[in-house]
Amino acid sequence: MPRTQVRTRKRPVPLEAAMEAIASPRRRQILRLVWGAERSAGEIASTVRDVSWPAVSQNLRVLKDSGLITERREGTHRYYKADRRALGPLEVVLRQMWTRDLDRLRELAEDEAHSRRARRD
Amino acid sequence: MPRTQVRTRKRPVPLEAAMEAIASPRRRQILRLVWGAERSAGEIASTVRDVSWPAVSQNLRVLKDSGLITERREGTHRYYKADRRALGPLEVVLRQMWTRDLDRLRELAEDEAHSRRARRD
DNA sequence: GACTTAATTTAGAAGTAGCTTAAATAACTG
DNA sequence: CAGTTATTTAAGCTACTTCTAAATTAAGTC
Repeated sequence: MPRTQVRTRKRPVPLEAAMEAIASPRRRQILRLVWGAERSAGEIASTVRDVSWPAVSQNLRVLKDSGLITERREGTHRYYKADRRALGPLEVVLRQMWTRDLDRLRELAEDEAHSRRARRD
Repeated sequence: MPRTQVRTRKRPVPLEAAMEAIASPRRRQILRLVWGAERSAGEIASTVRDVSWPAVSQNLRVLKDSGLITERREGTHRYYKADRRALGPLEVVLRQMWTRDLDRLRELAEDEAHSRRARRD
């Protein structure tokens, strides 16, 4: 009995595919939504809002194919959540991007406060 | 004297731009070439070989714009080299991709050896 | 089965990335 | 300056990505 697939030792998600998947801002946005908790396709789509449902669905598929999220079906719903293990060293990258976003927001808020105070003085 | 640019504290290269830059296999290939040592555009282009010089030049520009490589001009030559600091957490990702490539090559070589031996037996 | 809700798939439009060839720039050399 | 070498810019092509609207599937409800 010929082994067609030698050495099928559950390789980690190809980093390549993962990179391509999260190179898209939209997919990063979606990934963030399913980062902490499982969410249904509908929840995700209505959260994103500046894009149609099918667009979200398509992006979910790319994420799923790249192994970055998992899908669980329950009745007519499908629930997605991030599979952090699959991200490998990319998890750090994402985290850094996101906390950096937060920093920028906080900065903006501070600047706002400053200039408001300045105007008042 | 109005400070137009508040808070210009030499921010690290936007991770976003870096991500996009290295999402391209061709650019990863080029980046690898200028990883350890500075190389001229010509050296790089003639190493890559399955693509035209202008194509290489264009990719070098993207890498440069994203801050991942630096350019040094000397006479009619331009020398490029990777700026590893700029990669931030993406350095780990690249290293992992590359060592994984090597692993795959080694595996192939081993398999070759095995089947060669098998045929002989 | 007919209807509703949840989500996906399909088909097609618009924009973009990466390439090629040809032309242009830039620095040197006689 | 005319000529050579190193490299980039410009123009145009093709293929891919991402989106939308419409059609489809799938599961549950009356």
